[in-house]
Amino acid sequence: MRKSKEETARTRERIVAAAAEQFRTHGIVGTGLADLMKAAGLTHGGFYKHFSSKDELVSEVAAVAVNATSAHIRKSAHTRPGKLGIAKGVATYLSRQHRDAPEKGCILAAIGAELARTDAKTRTEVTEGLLNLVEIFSSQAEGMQPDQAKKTALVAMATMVGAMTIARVVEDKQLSDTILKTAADSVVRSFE
Amino acid sequence: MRKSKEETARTRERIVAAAAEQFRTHGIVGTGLADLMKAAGLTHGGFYKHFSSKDELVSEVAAVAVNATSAHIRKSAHTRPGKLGIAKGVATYLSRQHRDAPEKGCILAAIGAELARTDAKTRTEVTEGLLNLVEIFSSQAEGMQPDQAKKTALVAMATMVGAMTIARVVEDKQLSDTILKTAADSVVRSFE
DNA sequence: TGTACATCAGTGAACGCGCGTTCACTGATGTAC
DNA sequence: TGTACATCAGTGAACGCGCGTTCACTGATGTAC
Repeated sequence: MRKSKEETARTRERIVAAAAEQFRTHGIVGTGLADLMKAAGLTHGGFYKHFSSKDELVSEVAAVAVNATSAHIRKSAHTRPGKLGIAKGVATYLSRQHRDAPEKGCILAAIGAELARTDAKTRTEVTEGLLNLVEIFSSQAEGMQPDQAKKTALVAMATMVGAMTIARVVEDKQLSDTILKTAADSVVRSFE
Repeated sequence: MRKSKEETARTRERIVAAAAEQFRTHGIVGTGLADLMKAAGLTHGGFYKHFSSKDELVSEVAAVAVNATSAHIRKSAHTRPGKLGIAKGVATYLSRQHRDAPEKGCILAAIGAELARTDAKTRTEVTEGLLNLVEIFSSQAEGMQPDQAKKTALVAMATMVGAMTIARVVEDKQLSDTILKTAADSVVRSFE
């Protein structure tokens, strides 16, 4: 049952997309290849026609997922100019929707600690995606020295990733909401 | 080979201590009970004489580890009064030593995302430990309204957890150092 | 353009392995008289 | 206080199961003439 080149490429993308969701939902170690392939509409044996190992898939998923988040936040921030855009981007990231749908969200908040245990290639790709996000924020920080804008954006990333991680761990829903809101206010104010 | 009550209690503590290190190093799912028991100097079969399941151990480890970090940061912060103490606590948390020794460090930074997938009991314990840390900082924030101090401390926690997570993922050592330093400066300044 | 053959995406069984958990057994500790 | 028996911490083999990976096979697609 050989498939056409186009269909093969689409299948590969489907596997990556399914993996991106599964990894963010259950973690990398917590996701089995059989379940993952089933989610992509295939049987597990076919996996190795697309990837040489699970690690190779992890690397590709990290790159794709981090870029998807960058694009999503960039799109959100670009709907408004300058600091209003930053506020929009921050609100999008620190929203309850993001908290309650980790499978579609930021990979650093979803499996950051696990990424720290992956190979250099994967971590380099995540680093690039992170710097991309820093660039989005710092470029819209009008009236700030470039160096100061970059530092502020870097801290903003840390606060956002940490706030999202904590908001998902905290059992008390109200406290979780408060963490998101307080962090968002603080991050937006840091650019003023 | 029955053991005395005292020795049994000490063995249990040894298992929890070994698990706390292993979980923070390899993640919860990434840690096998056999390896864990070997690290505690026992064979795997004896595990169930101390815990009814791996989940029960996870719950106990979370409580113990989060309190250990609270105690460590509190000790560090209490060596100096008020805001100087906050600066010391922040520096201790955001140090390279902490980054390079996750097995002894903050459980939120080490396995935060995995904790978000654990049962309510475990997450409640982590929440309490987090509020404990918030209390340490906000109580030393002299000259701040209590409400404002608490908010600032909450954001400080988010920034510290996020900065540590990111610093461990980032491949570039220099960038990693910069993230820690920039975040520390920002957190300390937020209390002024 | 049509035909013959090579390629290879996908299937599903099988591989060895480590997982969490159970169990029969051992022998030192704890308890009852 | 000393003795007999019950308890139970720890051992190591075994359980079923799912893991990542391999492989023989199928049949549609791609390629060469």
